[in-house]
Amino acid sequence: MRIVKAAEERRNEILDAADELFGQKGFDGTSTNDILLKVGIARGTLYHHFKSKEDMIDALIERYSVRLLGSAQDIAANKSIPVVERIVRVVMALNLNGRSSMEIMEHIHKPQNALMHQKIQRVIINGITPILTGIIREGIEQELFSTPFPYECMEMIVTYANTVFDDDMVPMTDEERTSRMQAFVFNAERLLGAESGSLMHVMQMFGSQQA
Amino acid sequence: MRIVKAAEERRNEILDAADELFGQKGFDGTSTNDILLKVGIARGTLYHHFKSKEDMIDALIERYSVRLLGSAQDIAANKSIPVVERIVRVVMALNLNGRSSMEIMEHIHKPQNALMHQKIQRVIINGITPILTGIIREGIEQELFSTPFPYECMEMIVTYANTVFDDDMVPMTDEERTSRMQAFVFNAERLLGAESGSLMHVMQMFGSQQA
DNA sequence: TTTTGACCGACCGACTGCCTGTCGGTTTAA
DNA sequence: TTAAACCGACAGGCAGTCGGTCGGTCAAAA
Repeated sequence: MRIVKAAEERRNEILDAADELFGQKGFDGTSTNDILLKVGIARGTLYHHFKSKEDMIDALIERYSVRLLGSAQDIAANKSIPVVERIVRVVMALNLNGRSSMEIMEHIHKPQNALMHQKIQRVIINGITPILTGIIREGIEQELFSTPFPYECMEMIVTYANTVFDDDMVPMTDEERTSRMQAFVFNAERLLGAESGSLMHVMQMFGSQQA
Repeated sequence: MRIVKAAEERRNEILDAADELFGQKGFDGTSTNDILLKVGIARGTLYHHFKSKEDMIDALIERYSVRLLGSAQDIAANKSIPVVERIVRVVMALNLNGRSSMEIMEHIHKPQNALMHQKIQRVIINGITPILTGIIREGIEQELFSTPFPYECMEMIVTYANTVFDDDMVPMTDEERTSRMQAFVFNAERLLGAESGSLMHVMQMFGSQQA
């Protein structure tokens, strides 16, 4: 008995299954067979909807980034929230976004997922930096910050945080992590030309989020 | 006619072949068959010397890192060179090191090489940062720099430079690249607490190296 | 209004070719 | 003689292909 569905519905079913399986077993560790069995379709159907396995990964990342950047953008646009607090909220939105993105992130750091990880990193660096830079510019107008290079400045901060705190790039004990947080806030203040201690709220965010 | 060689010699032959092929066709794009044909050995021989394909990548990276960090370390230890110039030289040593590492780097940014790339990134960040931090500490003693967090500071600089300038993480035109260099130097000065303009030499290095 | 049939795209699954890793056996040098 | 370097057939699994099937839709005919 053949079940016919609208292309987009089927596509999403496949992406949902792939999402879960990639998270559990990694990209390389998940075979197209695993996916089509989970969805309950035939090989040909899968390749009717996706050009290749990598095409699926790209579609998946597109879904993530829309959710991720969308919610970040919403918060960034809310000018009623003070600048520093808004930055904190934007960053938080990245890490505990949709229901599943927590789980995704937990598994994305496995070595098998290097390709996927790289692609997500690209989305984050190039997607979040402009959003945060907008807020920074407000902060500059309010004389909270002072830098001739707000974009490059944020790019550096985002890149570093994303590499060192979110990846397994640098192996750290809990203590090392804490001291790195302190250094990070200190360095961010210097980069942004902010008054010393004015970003300490950020510290609390990282602390609570980690639990 | 069977040719028997010392294990280490054979191992290096295999690594040399893998090195070249990975560079040309990427890690995933290179089959073990390609490698053993190039070396002129049988499948069993290859797996006699290496546990798996990933084992080969790890051995390859080990070779790189010994060369890379070794030469960097040598330069860093040479206290007769002024601090700022020594930093420049260490960084240069990374990019135009052995004969082949130029070629390696050219090909390492292909999407197929994500895993290898990630592993190299890890080696660089965790290997170069302590070396450069040593020099920075000298600079602090000489009151060229001033920061309570020299290690984390350099980690940030190294991570950013390696991600944005060496990867294809951020697509850039030549002009964007130049402006990012200026911003980078400016930001590095702020992070290190250096006098404004004191790191401008670094700029020249990046400029000449790019040609 | 109802029926017919052409059409399109969702769907199927056997098949191809390639790939990694294994294993029992063979050769060589010490 | 013995250890280790070497061999190549083989197993199992994988991504992607392809010719063909089936079901929903829509317009024209009854």
